[in-house]
Amino acid sequence: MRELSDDLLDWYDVHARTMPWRISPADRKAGNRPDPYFVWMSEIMLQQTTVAAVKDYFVKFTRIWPTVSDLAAADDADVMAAWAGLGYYARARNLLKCARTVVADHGGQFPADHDILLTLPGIGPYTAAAVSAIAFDLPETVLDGNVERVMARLNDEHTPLPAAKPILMDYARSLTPQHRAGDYAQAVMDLGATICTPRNPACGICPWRTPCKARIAGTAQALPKKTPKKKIPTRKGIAYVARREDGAWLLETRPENGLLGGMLGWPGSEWGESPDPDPPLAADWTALDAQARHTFTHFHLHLEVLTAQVDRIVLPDRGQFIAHDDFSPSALPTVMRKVFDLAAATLRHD
DNA sequence: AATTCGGGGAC
DNA sequence: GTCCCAGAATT
Repeated sequence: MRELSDDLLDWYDVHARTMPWRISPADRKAGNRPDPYFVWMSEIMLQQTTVAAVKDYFVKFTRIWPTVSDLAAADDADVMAAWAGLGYYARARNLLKCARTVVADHGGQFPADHDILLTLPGIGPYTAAAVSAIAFDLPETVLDGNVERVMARLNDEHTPLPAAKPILMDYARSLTPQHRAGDYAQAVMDLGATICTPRNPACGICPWRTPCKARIAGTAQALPKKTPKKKIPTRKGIAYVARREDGAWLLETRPENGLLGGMLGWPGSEWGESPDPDPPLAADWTALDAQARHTFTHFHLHLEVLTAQVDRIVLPDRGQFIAHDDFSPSALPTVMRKVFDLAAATLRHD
């Protein structure tokens, strides 16, 4: 009997997109499978992140660290610097933890079993299923934002997220085939990314247009329903950019946990309603005209930028001076790079 | 069950 | 500006 999954796999055979970590359906039929390390790396990077944003980072990481053993042996600071700009920096910390666990506890080989994958740092229900299916062709069911949307529409399910998750998971599981599980998982996600899009879905060319209950009901555009999100507050802060006579910059590595954890940044005040000044050293601080503005997931930030030129003698209360030649702004998270761009113009060191 | 984690592209 | 993205960890 022909299943819905077969219609989608036929569509995927023709329309599968090319990605650096992906094995084409034709190559997969020829017996090739992707490197589980590459699959895992891509899935971690793709968490809440678009394919376009991930591509260059994936190529860079797999070039610098071609195997999980190479990554496990890397310096933490090098990995954090390479991840800078991609966001959700806990992923980079867990990436290293996971690589080291795979080397230490699993002989340098990624486990294929969903439940064992779930025990690894940074791997949750989605990523465990994705690695198990895509790397090892085991019939696990992936449920990401794409699959949630496709399942909600296919079944005209109006229960709002996140309460609908178990319901949508049941729908998705009932459709998962026993064969070509890896291709199928990627096919549903490709469908959500290219046809069954959040707005203006291309129902006319959808391989599932006939069975789709939301298309019949005319509700596709409005699904999936979501519980409304509250608007986010604005916080203020002060960033201090000090430059020494020899060109060195005063930076600090942020605490492991919390926002921008483990990343390099400028010393600063607390971020809140009316932050108190908290300079990292005594100096003649000059305020820039412009503020650095940045929006995180759950608040806006307005950063006042103070700069200072300091002499070679001074010892900072916080942070450490990094020589000009050892510092690259590309190692900064985006908000800190915005501060750098504002401050650098006034702190030229010739 | 809610909140905390980034950043950018599409609209 | 809003919404969303191949979510996980924490509270």
